[in-house]
Amino acid sequence: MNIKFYFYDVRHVLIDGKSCIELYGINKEGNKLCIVDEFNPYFYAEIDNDLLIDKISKLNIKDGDDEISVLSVHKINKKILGIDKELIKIVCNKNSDIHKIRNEIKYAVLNTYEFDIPYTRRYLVDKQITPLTELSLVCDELGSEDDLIPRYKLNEIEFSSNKVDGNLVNTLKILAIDIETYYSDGGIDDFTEPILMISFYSNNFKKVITWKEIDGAENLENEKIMLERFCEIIKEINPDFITGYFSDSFDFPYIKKRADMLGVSLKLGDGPLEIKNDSVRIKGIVHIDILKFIRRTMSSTLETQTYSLNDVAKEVLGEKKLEVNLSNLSVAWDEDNKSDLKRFVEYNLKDSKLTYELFMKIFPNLGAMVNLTSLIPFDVNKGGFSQFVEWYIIYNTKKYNEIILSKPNYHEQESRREFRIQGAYVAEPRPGIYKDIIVLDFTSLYPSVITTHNISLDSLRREPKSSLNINPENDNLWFSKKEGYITKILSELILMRKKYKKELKNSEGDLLLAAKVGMLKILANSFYGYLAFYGARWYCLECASSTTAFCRYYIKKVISETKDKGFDVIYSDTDSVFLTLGSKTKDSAFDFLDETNKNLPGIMELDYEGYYPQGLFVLSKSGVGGAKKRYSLLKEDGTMKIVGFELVRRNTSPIVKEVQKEVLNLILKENSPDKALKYVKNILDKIKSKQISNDEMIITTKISKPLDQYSAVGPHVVVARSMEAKGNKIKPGSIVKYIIKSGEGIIREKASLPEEVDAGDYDSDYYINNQIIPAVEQILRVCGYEKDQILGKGVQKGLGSFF
DNA sequence: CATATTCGGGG
DNA sequence: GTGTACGAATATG
Repeated sequence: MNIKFYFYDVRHVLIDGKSCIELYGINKEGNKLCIVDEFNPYFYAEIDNDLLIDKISKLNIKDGDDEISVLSVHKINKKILGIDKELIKIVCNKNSDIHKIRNEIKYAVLNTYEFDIPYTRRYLVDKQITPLTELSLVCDELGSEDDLIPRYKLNEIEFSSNKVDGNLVNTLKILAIDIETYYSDGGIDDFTEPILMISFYSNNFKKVITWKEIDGAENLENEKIMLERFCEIIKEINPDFITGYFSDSFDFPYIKKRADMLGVSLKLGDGPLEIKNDSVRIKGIVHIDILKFIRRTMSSTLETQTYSLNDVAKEVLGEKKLEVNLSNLSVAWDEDNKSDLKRFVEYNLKDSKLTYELFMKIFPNLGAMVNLTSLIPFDVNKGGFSQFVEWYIIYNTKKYNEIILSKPNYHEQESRREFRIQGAYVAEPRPGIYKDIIVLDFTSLYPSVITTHNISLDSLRREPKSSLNINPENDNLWFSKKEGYITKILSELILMRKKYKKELKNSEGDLLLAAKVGMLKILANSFYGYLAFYGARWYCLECASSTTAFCRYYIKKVISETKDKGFDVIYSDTDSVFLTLGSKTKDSAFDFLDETNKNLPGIMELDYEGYYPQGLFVLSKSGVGGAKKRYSLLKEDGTMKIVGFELVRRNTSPIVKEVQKEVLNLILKENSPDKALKYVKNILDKIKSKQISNDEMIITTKISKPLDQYSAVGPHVVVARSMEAKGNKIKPGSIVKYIIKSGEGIIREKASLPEEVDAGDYDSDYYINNQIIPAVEQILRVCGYEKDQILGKGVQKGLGSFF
């Protein structure tokens, strides 16, 4: 029979002692299927004696009660970084045989290759198939092991598309979930308090289950029955994807822990929940922790400073969480406050809704990365950029008959870690306010440099001989004319992006194509970092250091040329220069751009980034010279671009969070840094005169290990110990609250329990200098206000009032 | 100065 | 059947 099939998960399974592949996915009608395929694992060896072929093929290794033998051995031609190699291919029964056989022959052969490729990925690379794309399969029906997912045996792949289907997301069943838990002062990290409600959100299914009578929710007898109902609902919906926000580290591990405590057997997909290194996998269902993907892969395209669901949803969807005071949930639960609980039910459902919509929004990006790397969605969600680059390269080895290089072992990685390379050139700005700023930058500087100068492991030469592609800072390093493997792959990638970009112009609404263009850019930009990544298979530190050397050379060249033309260069960072026009016109800048581009080699290109009526560069912390990577620009539309400040983290007092929020609001929304300064000064006065209540001063910190294991005693440890002395139970995950009391000594000596501090008896200086100032200093500095001014000590310079 | 610890996300 | 997070900030020593 013929099946049009879209798979989204691949697994290894042993059938009659042989490794086989399971592909999970849906057919055209959206029904979930499992396709089983036979696929023999293998690896390669290099030998200098043909007699070994016969010897290896007759190998028989005792492995406990088992005997491991080799299925077949034959000669094969491969390339290692462009150089032809005759190897033998050793085919095994089980994937786990590979390393046992390799260990057995390691010393008899010259070298071994591709013994460290995970089985399921090996299959996709060999077959050159990609998840989420259409496959046309010839199959036979197999007796289904259970009624949830019918199984078929694969006979032939008739056709495979190489494009992720954009409409697929409408056929797939996507389910978002979210839990709310009881919260006590013991914290939520040990997952021991009960789960109070669970919400589900899918396009045609919206529900909250709980174990109290609450309007708008399904009421179940107790938590245990609620968890059983949770499994039942998931079985009924039988989703293809389950998504949650931080669900790898919170929702699912929490559900698992409670299920274990209550004796519920948690069966969701086609097997038990697998929790491994901070990720949760479900057989037959793809679990995507959407936070992970957004934080890892999408962060460069987002402005948000925090990755809370609320902030991310606000930016990506323009929608916020329901406003509730979560610390009241447990109270409302205990007191059975129906109206409050109803609100929490709505809150719970809204979280799932936002998660669902975020998933739909980023699915094209996830799909694009799946398409480019051929990694399953689960791995794309988990992986970082070096993984993406590496699997992109690996997927392309087949085309060139290239050997996949081996991963460095632990010791090799350790020794690689010791090296650091010189990075980009960052100029020190002269502090001050500038008018009429033009910013020029190189388009995709790193990828352009790598391809233009043929930077690759196999083109690298280490002797002072050539006049070609010489590292501008070390003439012992140069790159040959013959295109290197890495360069070839990257050039193709850049060409592909250009092609898609063109196509995109004719099909504006193609979200997947747009995502692909975006992901290709990210991927291209990651090649440089990959070359320097200690875990990389195609690692080349000299390639990476030559790349940055070329980059420094080019940007410095632009700086000196613009200076020659009479522009004033005020700042430069990595790939961009900031010029002031002075008496020159914008057109003269464009002329410079044209002239420069005529002379740049290869695909190198300088671009016009933008015009800013005004910009401010501030003094560095040391007070000598300008601060790098910290400035603010006034855009033509009147809004401000502030670069180089970070938000404070949460283990600060409420007053700090409040002040920082208001300062940003005054600067970014009201464009009024001077109001922000006044506001901060006012708060400082209030702290000094003890007008701020103690509650606002409470610092919250989490205990992360048993108290007796602390060698360094911080304020939170001191407080935790005194809490314990009073009979409180302190364990890892416990939340400690304290106030820094006024008085003498180091901080931990002044850390006290909130109830032991009289009103106003907090250390004003500590809160001003260690809490408020660090939180707002960076932001205000970038707007031209120095610390002394905030404290009211210095002269009122008022640079910020220029904006 | 180096070293130890915590944070993020989640309730 | 991969394993690896990580990079910055803050306080103590």
